[in-house]
This record gives sequence, structure tokens and C-alpha cells, in this order.
Amino acid sequence: MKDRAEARTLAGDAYAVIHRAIRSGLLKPGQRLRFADLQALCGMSVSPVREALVRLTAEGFTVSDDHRGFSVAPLSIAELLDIVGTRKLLEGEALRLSIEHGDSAWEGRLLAAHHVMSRLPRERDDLPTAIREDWDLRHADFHRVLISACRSPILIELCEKLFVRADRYRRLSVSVPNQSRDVVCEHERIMAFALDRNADGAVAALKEHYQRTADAVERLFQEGALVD
Amino acid sequence: MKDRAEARTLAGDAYAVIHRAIRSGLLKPGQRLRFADLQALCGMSVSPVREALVRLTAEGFTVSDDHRGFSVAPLSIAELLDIVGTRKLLEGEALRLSIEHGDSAWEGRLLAAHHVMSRLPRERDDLPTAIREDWDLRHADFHRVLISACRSPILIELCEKLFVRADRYRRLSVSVPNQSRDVVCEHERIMAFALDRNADGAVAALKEHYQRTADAVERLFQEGALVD
DNA sequence: GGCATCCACATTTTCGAAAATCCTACGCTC
DNA sequence: GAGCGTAGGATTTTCGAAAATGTGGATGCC
Repeated sequence: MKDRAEARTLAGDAYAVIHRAIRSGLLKPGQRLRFADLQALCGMSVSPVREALVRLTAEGFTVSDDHRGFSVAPLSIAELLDIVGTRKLLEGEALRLSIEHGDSAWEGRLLAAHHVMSRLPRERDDLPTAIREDWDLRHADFHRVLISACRSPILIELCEKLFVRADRYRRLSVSVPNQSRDVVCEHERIMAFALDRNADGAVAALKEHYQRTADAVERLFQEGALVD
Repeated sequence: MKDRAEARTLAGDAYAVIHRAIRSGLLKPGQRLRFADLQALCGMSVSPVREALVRLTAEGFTVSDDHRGFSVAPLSIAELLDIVGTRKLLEGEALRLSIEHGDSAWEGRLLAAHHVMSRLPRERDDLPTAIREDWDLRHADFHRVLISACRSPILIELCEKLFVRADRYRRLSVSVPNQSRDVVCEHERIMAFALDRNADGAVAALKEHYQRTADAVERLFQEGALVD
């Protein structure tokens, strides 16, 4: 999202570093965040670190307690379900609008994004981190392209934010390799509907896709994978 | 939204002060924001002012340009239409869920909020600011209550943010008293549908309500009211 | 013994100045 | 005269320390 372009100020770096640390699990849900530690982690003074925390808080990755500092936002099944439900609503509508307004250039971008993604090995725990991160990026790109023709910057921005927020949960499920899902196929199905200009079908497939991811993560939670 | 509770840190005060200044028009759309001026306005040092600007930027009230500071986010018809469209989607769904899940306590809160609002004089330019602000608060309360039973904290939060963002535009239309609209009646209609558990009717009435507000503001824009 | 109060410590929040960056205008070259 | 590079000034960004605030424990009182 902003990770790559955002490096022209120290505060931007701090944001990227802490964001990554939270998503990777180095900083655990609920954990108190002390400025001294974060300064050491980021290698800078308190001001940019604080600015990064303020921004992360606005986006729901950390929570702030007046005069008691910040902590990593906790994870919960309730929030996961809430995020997924809202994503289904927002991205569903964004996809519908995209199908309505998208031109052939959009179709081309969609084909390209899917092609690149499908040529990459599916994310798995035994793969090097770099390759997994590459898959994540391509996967995000595909979903971005899918809704990119909806002509609503606000909708796009909200979807992007929810995507990143959901990513924290999705990462949990990645560590369990055995999923009886063909994720590539699910994406293919969405794309096929979209290229066919079958909005109802595409939206339904997209919502199913998210619901399955949610179910997988929810199962993990109930098996007690949230504790540590 | 956070204006009232937010006063335990200077940064919170700064946020409230600048937020108010932008909404009231003291700080104009597109205007460059210099730290020296804002420090004078808020009566504090640079750190809390900067923190406030970071938060306002995350919420779309200001924009930031690396190493060139902040400026007030511009207004545009395109953004207005985008905001209204997204609100119709989000609040429509939130209202539908609220009607589905709301209990009699929710109905009671709804009646109460509407009653208080309807007993207040309709906002007009010739009224004292205090009274107009009171109406704004009650109006916001009513819409808040309307969706408060939807059981989706994320949806509620997004609606709240878009409400405040739309408020900047709504304020423009208030200064033109002659509107052939009975706003109280529109609210009554939404509430009646809601209490009847007629979700489709309520959602349609709500969307109509927002569309009319949007149309009124859009007309103003086209008459050139955006310049100054 | 239970409860409130106060003190010392840890931590956050804020300050004021230093460093970094950007914009402007001037002068120099071609 | 136009273009390029550069010093000066204005502004933002960052720093390191001071002030403010919350926390936990020890002490004294009922």
C-alpha cells in the first residue's frame, strides 16, 4: 500500500518498520509498545516513532491509551468476521462498478495480474520468505486491479485498508499448509465472470472467496492458534 | 465524533481546534497550513500540532506533502458524489442490519433521538451559532442511533468518518436558507419504516435523503459557491 | 486487617532548538 | 536574453531533554 513509496521521511520509515513488525508477528497482538524499544528497532528518535504510531492507530493496527502509550491491536474472531463482512460489501460493490465501467485496458491489466500471480508458487511455509512476500504482493495486485475501474477513489481506499487489515489474519492461516482449496482456481473463476461482464456471478464468486478464507482462519482460531 | 472526549492530551486539543477550524471554513480548502500559524492558533508547541495534522490527514481532512508540510484538503464535486455514493452503500447496509437485529431498546433510542431533534429549530443562517451546532449534534445523534444496532463496529466507524467528512460539504448548503425540503419529514419517514421493520423502505428513504442533500450541495457548487 | 495517601520510579508527552529539506532569487555563462 | 547552478531564507522534520502523567509499593490511619 504505502510501504514502498513511503520512505522520504524518517516517520515514513518508522511506519513501514513497525507495520511490518506487527504483520510478521514480531510484535504480538495486545503487546505494549514502549518508545524505548521502538526507537531501538527503528534506529531513530521518539518523534518519528510517535508519528508512526499515531498513523497506525488511525488505521486500526495499534490502539492508544492517553498517557499510557500504545499497544498492538488485539486479534479476535469477532473482528475477523466483521472485517470479512465489510469487505464482502465494499469489494462486492466495487467489483460490480468495475465490471460496469471497465474498458478493455482494464481487462488487459486483469489478465496480466492474474497471469503473473498464477505463475508464482503458491505460498507455503517451507518457501523462503522472499518468495512468499512476492506472492503476497501479486495477490494484492490482482485484487487491486479487480476493483480499479470502479471510479470511486473512496471505495478503493477503504478496500485497500481493509485488505491490509485482513492480511494480519490471513497470515495466520498461511502457516497451516494443508488447505483443501485451490486458491488460484477461485481467482480464475472471479476473473472469468468479470471478463464475461457477469457482475452477479463475479460478485458472488468474490464473496465466496473471502468467506472461505475467513472460515479457514476461524477454524484456526477455534483450534487455539491465537494464543502466544 | 471524538471532539468531546478528546481533551486529555494537547495533541487531542490541537486535533479538535484544527478540525473545527477546517469545518467552519476558517481554514479554507487548499490552503497551505504553516506550523507557525497553527501553533499560534492552538497555543502550543510544534509536536502536538504535527500529531494533529497526521491524524487529520489519515481521515482525509488535510493532505501532506513530504517535506513541504500540510494543506487543507480541497473540496470537489467529484469527491462529494463519491462520498455520498459510498455513504448510501455503507449506511444503507448498516441500516438494514440494524433493522434486522435491533430490539425494542433500539427503537426507544431512535424515537428519543428523533424527538429531541424535531423539537429544535431547523438550522438556518440567522440563528446563533450555538443553536445551529446543537442541531448538528442532534442530527448526528439520530443518524448514529439509526445504524447503532447493526452489530458491525467497523461499519459504524466507517459511517461515522464519512458523516464527518460529508459535513464539510453539508455546511456549505446550510448557508443557503431557501431549500424546498422538509428535512424533519424525511427523517420521520426513515424512522417510520425502521420501526415498521420495513428494511427495503427504510434503506430507500435513507438513500433518497442523502441524494437530496447531495443534489442541493451540487447545485451550489455549480453556481460557483466553491470559490473563495 | 483493610483502606486511603503519598512518594519514587518508569513512561509518555511536550518543548525549544538543531538539522534537513525545499523554494526563491540572484548571478553567471553561453 | 535564456538556461543553469548556487547561496540565502523560509519551513518542515528530527532530536534530546524537560515537564507531565500514570504505576506500584510502602507507610500510616481507622
